[in-house]
Amino acid sequence: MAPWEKQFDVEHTLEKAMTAFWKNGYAGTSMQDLITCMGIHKGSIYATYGDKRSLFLAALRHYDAKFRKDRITRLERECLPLGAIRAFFQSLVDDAVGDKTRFGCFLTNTALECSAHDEEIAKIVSASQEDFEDFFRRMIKAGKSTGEISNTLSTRQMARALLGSLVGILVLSRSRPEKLLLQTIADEALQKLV
Amino acid sequence: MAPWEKQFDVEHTLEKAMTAFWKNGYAGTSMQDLITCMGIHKGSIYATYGDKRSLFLAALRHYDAKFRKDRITRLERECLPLGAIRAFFQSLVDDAVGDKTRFGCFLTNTALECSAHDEEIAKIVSASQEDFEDFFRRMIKAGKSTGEISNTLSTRQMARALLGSLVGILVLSRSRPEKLLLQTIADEALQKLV
DNA sequence: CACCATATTGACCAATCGGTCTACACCCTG
DNA sequence: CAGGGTGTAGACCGATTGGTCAATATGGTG
Repeated sequence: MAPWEKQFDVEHTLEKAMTAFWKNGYAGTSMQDLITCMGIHKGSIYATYGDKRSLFLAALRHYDAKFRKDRITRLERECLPLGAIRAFFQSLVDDAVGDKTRFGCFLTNTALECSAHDEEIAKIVSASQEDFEDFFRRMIKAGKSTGEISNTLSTRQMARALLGSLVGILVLSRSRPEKLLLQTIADEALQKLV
Repeated sequence: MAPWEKQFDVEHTLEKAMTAFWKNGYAGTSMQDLITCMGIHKGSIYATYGDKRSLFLAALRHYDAKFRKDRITRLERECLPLGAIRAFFQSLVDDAVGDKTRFGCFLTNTALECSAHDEEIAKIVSASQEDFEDFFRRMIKAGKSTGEISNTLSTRQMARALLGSLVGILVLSRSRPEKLLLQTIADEALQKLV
């Protein structure tokens, strides 16, 4: 292989790092862990991604783009407003219960671990939360105009309540991944819309 | 001072440790940090509390007893059912907004950091969450019998929904401590009860 | 007054932390 | 085919990690 081509796939190894950080957090993942799970040498990591924090930021941004934005975009394109919200919450519950590894949500995990003492990370996390809120607001607004969604509450109130339940489910899916619990919270959150 | 009396207050230094773990998490708090903030020497820590993880467990249990159980007990004693739930959520919002340090909730922070890979810790955390749920169920049941709380939903459903919103507020209070956001989530959660 | 049980203290430990740097293998370019 | 720029490989760095231990100080008890 030519010396100016990397012997590894930059995105593939980034995903490996993402999984490690997702599972064990920033402080809970050592460079040695990363070397092992990424399968490349220390020098290559530093040359490609910079230091540990930079790699973490890249992993977090990758997760945000691939696991959150893509999901929202697809739902918004393929479903009707209320259906999009429904499908979103249902996939949350199903993923949490099916996922025996108990990863939860990388962004939410990071919110608690790092937001208080790292502003750049906090910005990514809170931006993703605001983006979720905006997604809910768009769907609610559209749903109201078609009559799918009730007009009794303000769009903003509904969206915030949904965000609250969303985050609640994401946390509980890591500490109490019981289908009935999560499903009930999701159902009750959706109940307010109709 | 007599050699069999400690020169420090065991509970007081435990609270110092609790604050450190609460703020920075388990992995994010080093023994050196603990020595500094507790103000006693390494040997005294190990002799009194055992190793780092044991100290963490003690701190977590102390938080659980002092910040959660006591709070619930007092509310339950001093308030009417619906009022207890209302007062509880209001204090959550007020604390989060007033608390410029953005600590969030020690138990919830720990749920995300440790539950996936430490069963003993996971048990404490999930037990506290179940205890919250039980508190809600007791209050809802009592409130229904006095007519304060509506009978349209099952007690269990209501309690789970409240738990979801509770956890959501606890997380968002660390990443987005905005009064309006948290207040709306709390208000909407309570709305379902009447 | 000698002894003993305990708490304090800081030196000390191996292991690991995040990060750097040099030696080498490679193959395109001049 | 010599030179150069790149990526790989792993030795190496000082600092810090969690944790142990022996020396010392203390003051009640026999």
